[in-house]
Amino acid sequence: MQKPSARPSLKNIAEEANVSVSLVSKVLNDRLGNTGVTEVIAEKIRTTAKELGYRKNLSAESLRTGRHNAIGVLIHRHGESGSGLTGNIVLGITEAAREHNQKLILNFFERDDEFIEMSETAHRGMMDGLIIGGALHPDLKNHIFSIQKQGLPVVTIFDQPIHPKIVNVGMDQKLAQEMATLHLLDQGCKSVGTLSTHPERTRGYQKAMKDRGIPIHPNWIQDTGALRYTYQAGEAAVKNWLSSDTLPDGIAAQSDAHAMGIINSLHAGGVKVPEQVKVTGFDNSAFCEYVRPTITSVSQVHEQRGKRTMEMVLDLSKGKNAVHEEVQPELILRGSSRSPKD
Amino acid sequence: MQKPSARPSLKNIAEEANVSVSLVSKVLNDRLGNTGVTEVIAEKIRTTAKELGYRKNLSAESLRTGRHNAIGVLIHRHGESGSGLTGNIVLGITEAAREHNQKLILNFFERDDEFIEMSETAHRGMMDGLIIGGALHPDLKNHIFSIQKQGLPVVTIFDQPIHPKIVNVGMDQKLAQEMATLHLLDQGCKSVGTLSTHPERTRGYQKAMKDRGIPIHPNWIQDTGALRYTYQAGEAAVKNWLSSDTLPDGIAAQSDAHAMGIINSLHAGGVKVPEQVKVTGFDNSAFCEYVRPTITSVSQVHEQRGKRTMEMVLDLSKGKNAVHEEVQPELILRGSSRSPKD
DNA sequence: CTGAAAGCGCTTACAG
DNA sequence: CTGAAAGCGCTTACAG
Repeated sequence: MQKPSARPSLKNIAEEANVSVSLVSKVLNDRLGNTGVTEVIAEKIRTTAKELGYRKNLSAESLRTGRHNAIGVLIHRHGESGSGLTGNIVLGITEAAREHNQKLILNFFERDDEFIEMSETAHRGMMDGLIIGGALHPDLKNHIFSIQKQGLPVVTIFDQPIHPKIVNVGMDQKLAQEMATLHLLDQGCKSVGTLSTHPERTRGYQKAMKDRGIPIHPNWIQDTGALRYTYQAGEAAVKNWLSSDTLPDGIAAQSDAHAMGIINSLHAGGVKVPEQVKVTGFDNSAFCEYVRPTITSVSQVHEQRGKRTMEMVLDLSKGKNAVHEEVQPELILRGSSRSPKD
Repeated sequence: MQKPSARPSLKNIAEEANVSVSLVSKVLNDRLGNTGVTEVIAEKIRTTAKELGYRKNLSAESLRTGRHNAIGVLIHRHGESGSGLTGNIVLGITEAAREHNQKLILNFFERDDEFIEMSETAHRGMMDGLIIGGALHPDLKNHIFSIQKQGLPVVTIFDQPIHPKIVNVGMDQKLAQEMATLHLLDQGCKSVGTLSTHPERTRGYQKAMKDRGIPIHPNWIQDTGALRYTYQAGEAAVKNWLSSDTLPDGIAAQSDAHAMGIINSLHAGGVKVPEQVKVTGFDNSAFCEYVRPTITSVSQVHEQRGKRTMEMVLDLSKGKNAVHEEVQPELILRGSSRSPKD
């Protein structure tokens, strides 16, 4: 169907505007060096380009410049349970990719060996840079480092940089949990508990409590053990709290599933949320918005992180510099932590 | 960092193997026409290619062949509320893209005008085909059709084809709801209700009931009105059922938020799920797996649809044929519809 | 059965 | 200030 000839090239513009191909290229790319062009001619070139509906052939540009205008994205999804990490990171990456005219080579993996296999062939010449994120298993560090050593710019999206020389867009987990805890205290809670699963988050909780001068009753911190971030961990914690008569009046959970397990268990036990106990979740999952009460939750701003990561890997691929960054978590306020004054 | 010279080209292989560049190209691409090559030589070429770590320069191939090895993806996310549509479709598309060595040009949109703007420039020469999915607004049909008319292969992911000539990978919504309803009846329910939001789904419910010879009490179908697919629609329906004393013993909801609103409201009213009332959701959202009871739900098999769509658009871009397809929904069985016998 | 040559559309030294 | 020419790496008629 599509006639190849339908697409105008630099040559067509050059003929139409009575100039050379070189000049058209320079004008259209704003690459005139320290000399200038007659504004009249430049304008004429731009106009005819527009008239002809010119769009640069990216393959030709790639071939000539050695750039591919494509960025690889490697996300290890292992253990992701609907936190929306994948979707939201991709959203941000996509936005930046569109702005910068980049194609994407997306790859999601569940198993370490798939990840390793991909990471070893990924750099072989069809992308200008690589974004790596998701679950981080210790084994993967070496692989990631070796890719970068072979000359492909790499930016990671982990909580912490895995290596000083591999640029990372991180998120301060401790600060995130601190924010949630402080919010509960601000809402009038006198005794705040947490479900201990993520060490940094637990530290953030402890810091907030300490800063406000509230001694932590040992029962307030419920270790989730093997239940980790699950709904059942929330149920178990509530059960322990109720049976030991040490139920806090605020709970800064470490996942949204925690929060949901907590809320449902409390309701089942006749305790009202947020009236008697206020709860915050973690991850700002989609369902936080449509359960009742809606769940206040920490957003890891994955979309924003994805966007920054893409921008940084593009900088690196152009020889510019990029340094570690950290994005600020956001607390999304909803019903589960509402106080009468709100 | 990366030395361009580090990457071997056909020329390098040709020199190494003492043959011409043309021959290397033909052998490596299995394009020998009806003539053959000495197997010895072919083998030698393949071996040296491997030794040198040769990988084809895709930009050069693109420039020469006119193919871009890139597929555009345009997803209209309007109204998506965590059904996981975006994420799962992307997962499937990604998988197929990897298998077929395609780059992706991803675009997500929330507003019609963004969608239209993109769809009008999308086809201008950096992709070989376009996948369009997500929310379908009537205005968009013309735009989609005009893209295809301009010569870019298009495959859509909507419930129904929007035009006989635009290949679609559909999903039978009626069948999906029929499956859920039949399942509830099979689990021993005598009176099944639904929340009417999606006309086809409601028809599927009606068909199942009719086929089993169960007359539908008018109250069993609760119109959700403006509440649509929300949690609150589920709450409202339960309220109506309880107050009118017509609560069915099975509810085939039309969204997972419905199901969650229903389950929480029933529990609040002292009705046990699944012991007294069994419930199914729709969309197989991530949270179905980690609330208690877990929620039986219809999967729209988005991942599979995404994969098929990519395969079909690639076929079209190669001049092959492709026809409308429909994928089969799957019912994912979980706790909310469990019967004692399970 | 194998090879020489043209050309896809672009950018970039280089020359004038 | 502007242009002619080379060349990125590949594929494909065409010739032998």
